Amino acid sequence: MRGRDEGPMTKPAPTAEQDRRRLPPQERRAQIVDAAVSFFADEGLDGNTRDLAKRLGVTQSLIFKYFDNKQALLEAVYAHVYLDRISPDWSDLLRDRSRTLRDRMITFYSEYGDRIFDYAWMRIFMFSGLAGADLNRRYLTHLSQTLLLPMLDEIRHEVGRDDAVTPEDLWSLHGGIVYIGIRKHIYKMPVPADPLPEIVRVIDRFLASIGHGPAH
Amino acid sequence: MRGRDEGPMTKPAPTAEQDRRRLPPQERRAQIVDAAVSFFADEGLDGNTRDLAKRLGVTQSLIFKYFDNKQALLEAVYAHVYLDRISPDWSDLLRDRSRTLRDRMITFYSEYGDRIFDYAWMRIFMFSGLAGADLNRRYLTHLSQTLLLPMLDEIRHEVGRDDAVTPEDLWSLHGGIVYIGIRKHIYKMPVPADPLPEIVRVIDRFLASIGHGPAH
DNA sequence: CCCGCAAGTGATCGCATGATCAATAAGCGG
DNA sequence: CCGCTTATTGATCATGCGATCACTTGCGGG
Repeated sequence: MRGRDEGPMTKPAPTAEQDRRRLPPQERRAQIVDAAVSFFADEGLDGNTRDLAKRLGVTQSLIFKYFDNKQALLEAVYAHVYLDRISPDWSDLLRDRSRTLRDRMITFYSEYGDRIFDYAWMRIFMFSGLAGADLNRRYLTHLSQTLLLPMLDEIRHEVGRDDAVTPEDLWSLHGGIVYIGIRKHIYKMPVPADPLPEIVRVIDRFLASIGHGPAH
Repeated sequence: MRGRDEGPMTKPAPTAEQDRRRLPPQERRAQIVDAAVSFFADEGLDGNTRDLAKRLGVTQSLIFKYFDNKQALLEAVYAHVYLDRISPDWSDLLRDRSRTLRDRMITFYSEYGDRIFDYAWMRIFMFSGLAGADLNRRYLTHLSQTLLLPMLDEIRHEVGRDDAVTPEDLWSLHGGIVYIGIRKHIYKMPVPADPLPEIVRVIDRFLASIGHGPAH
């Protein structure tokens, strides 16, 4: 059994680079991880390796040449998906008092939204959360420590009163924004194509409610 | 193999009703569904029927005497879990202009929270959402039509301006509250034991931001 | 041009899981 | 107390899936 086209005298016809049969290991490995991210995002973490192989156009056994077992593949998927999801700049951005608080929060959540309103990310995060992966708790703890709590400090500093806002308040703000992505990618509900206007509205409502309208 | 206790002359020892071997079909069926709800909430929708049977203390084959196949069992689980999750009273409650808007919203979200901040509900809702079940979209559409849009009307009526608040704004409010349950039951993060105070704060912030403080 | 390394394949193993069915025994009516 | 109905069991089948391995073949270096 060969690829396609049984016509005589037809060369392998390398229409493009992607038809190449043999790839350098590093490249193939990356290709498998990429496909696995998209595949497990669709099918869930117990999607089977035969279907994944089918998507890749290779045999199932090849996957196990690059990963000792499925768990190792999943860990590569996690690493690929969780990597660089939180920018190291955001912590400083949020503390940069040369900019208005509103400006900082909008910039942060705008950039954060760009990174997390992503089909594969949202779904794999949710799948691994449901599976009880510790990764999620570590991610959220890190998010809280490096971003939400600094944001809390800045808000309290701006308002001048510490009792005006609590960590839970910031989780609610955060949830209101993240929920846009959940509705879109988990529940497949219609949401605005561009989430930025709603992000701005949520932040403005939040600031207005603690006495800091857009004017500030 | 018998229950426990190999001592001589010990009767079947019906310590309680629950040790009974044979149950009336209706009762056994309900028992299976109950256990399945809790089981699939823990393990995900592809938890296996042998482990479920183990929890029930019956054989795996018995489950298939009550349900033609696993899919039928899952549908019974959905029906049991989705049933009565939205009270028919809430729609009227939200429109009851003899009460303040704040009071109505707090009452609604307090009662709503009581019903959805539930381990099995949250997880099965999320599992079925990820699996692409249409049930979730129907549930959320229903929620929007019967509760969020009426709430929107009431808010607009109260504020006197229609452009002060959009449907998306209400989804963000909703998300901010629901996210408490997601953090607790999906991500297993620490959250306040009683969510009510935070619910009140979220609603008060929302109302304050559109010029309707707690005083109104 | 062709040799040899290793990327890729195909067949297969063992186990888990959904589903089936004949055999068993619990418990009720008489 | 007996016998019948049927709830429940235990054994078994078929299939799907992770994993392994001997082999084949693409392809770069000499």
